[in-house]
Amino acid sequence: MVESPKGRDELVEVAVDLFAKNGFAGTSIRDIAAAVGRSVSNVYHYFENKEALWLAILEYSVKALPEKLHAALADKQDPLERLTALVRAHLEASVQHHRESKIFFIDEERLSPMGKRANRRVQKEVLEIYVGEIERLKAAGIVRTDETKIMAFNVLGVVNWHLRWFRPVGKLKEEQVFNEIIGFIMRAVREAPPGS
Amino acid sequence: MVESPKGRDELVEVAVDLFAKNGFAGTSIRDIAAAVGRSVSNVYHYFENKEALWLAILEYSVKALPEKLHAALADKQDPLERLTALVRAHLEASVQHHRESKIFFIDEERLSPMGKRANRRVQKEVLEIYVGEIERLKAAGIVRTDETKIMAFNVLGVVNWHLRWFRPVGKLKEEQVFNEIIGFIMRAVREAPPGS
DNA sequence: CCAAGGATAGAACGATCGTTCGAGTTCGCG
DNA sequence: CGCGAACTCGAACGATCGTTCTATCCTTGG
Repeated sequence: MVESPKGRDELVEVAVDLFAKNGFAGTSIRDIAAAVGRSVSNVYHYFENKEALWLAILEYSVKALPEKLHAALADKQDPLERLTALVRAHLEASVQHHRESKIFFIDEERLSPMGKRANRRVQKEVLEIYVGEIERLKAAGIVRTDETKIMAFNVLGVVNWHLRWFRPVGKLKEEQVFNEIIGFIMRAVREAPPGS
Repeated sequence: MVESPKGRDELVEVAVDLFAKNGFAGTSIRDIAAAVGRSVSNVYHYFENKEALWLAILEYSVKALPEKLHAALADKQDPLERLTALVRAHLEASVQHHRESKIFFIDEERLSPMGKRANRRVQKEVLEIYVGEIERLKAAGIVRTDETKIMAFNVLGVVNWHLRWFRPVGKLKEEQVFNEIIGFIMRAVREAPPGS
């Protein structure tokens, strides 16, 4: 179904794989060139340097995440429904672009200031979407904490952590896993019932 | 308060810093040697190779985590109290050994099979502690899910994710942050109240 | 059919990597 | 004091790193 890409795109495609597997410092230009069966200089024909390739990946796939999340919210009104849809869209995007998502949340201190900034910008954007939704829930009286940002971090922790353990090939059906995660989050955001 | 360590210990101490900041592939033996103001060969006097140094760090600090968690559980009976104590101990240990904890959950595929195994073993041990507690809660009728492992992953996600954003120097008091996180988790593990 | 420019390759650069070696220095203990 | 062990160092090895250069090939428009 995926038509095999050529030229520049094929490089990005393969680089995503290797960066996700070995990190930025752990992946050499030669690794990437060898994986596409082309020469080292060919990589430099398309990208100014190693970091430009990293940024191209961010451009290519990861930056689409905030848009997907916004799209999932577009037609929902009820705050609880909105958060559910947000988390579900986030989980689906993470599984669909598993390798890219892993890159997105790698903490690469070896990037240039520009590379770091690009990474942080995407992360911050996603965080703000979650904070916005939690504040909606608070306005609706469902969430009671004053620390909406901490709660957003906690939700993001659950969502992102599943990149570390979830494998689509496992015996559990994806849908069931998603429902467990969503249920966990939706219980957590509500204030504890008074009678307990 | 920390007496400055000598010889081998000083190397471990500094290596923890650099590995946590730059990852395994991103930290060179020369970096470490320079940071302690000694020679490269001196590092090799104490450690067979780079990975032995990594394993020494695991030995030195991270492997103590499961013991700390067990200790926090030792004198508690009530399942809810137990999970609260477990999470709190985990958070405290993570903050206290912030750099080591970051290393612990770095996904370093560049390690040898032996190094990977050591990392995974610690992670698995911690996971099993959480699964055990969640199954206690299930036996007590508080948790209702059948997927106790998924729930354990979710809890670990929240706990570990705070390494990514929490800074002890922030304006929020550590105690307050901990309480927010613990509250989040304790709400999430209970089944939703029937009337909602 | 030929010129131009994109695509590709191979060789080489200086830097840095993990690691080894041999030789000094210091230290503890008889 | 003497001697072996522990410690420390600088130099060097081969491998690999990111990057550059030059030269071909292939395609394509006039």
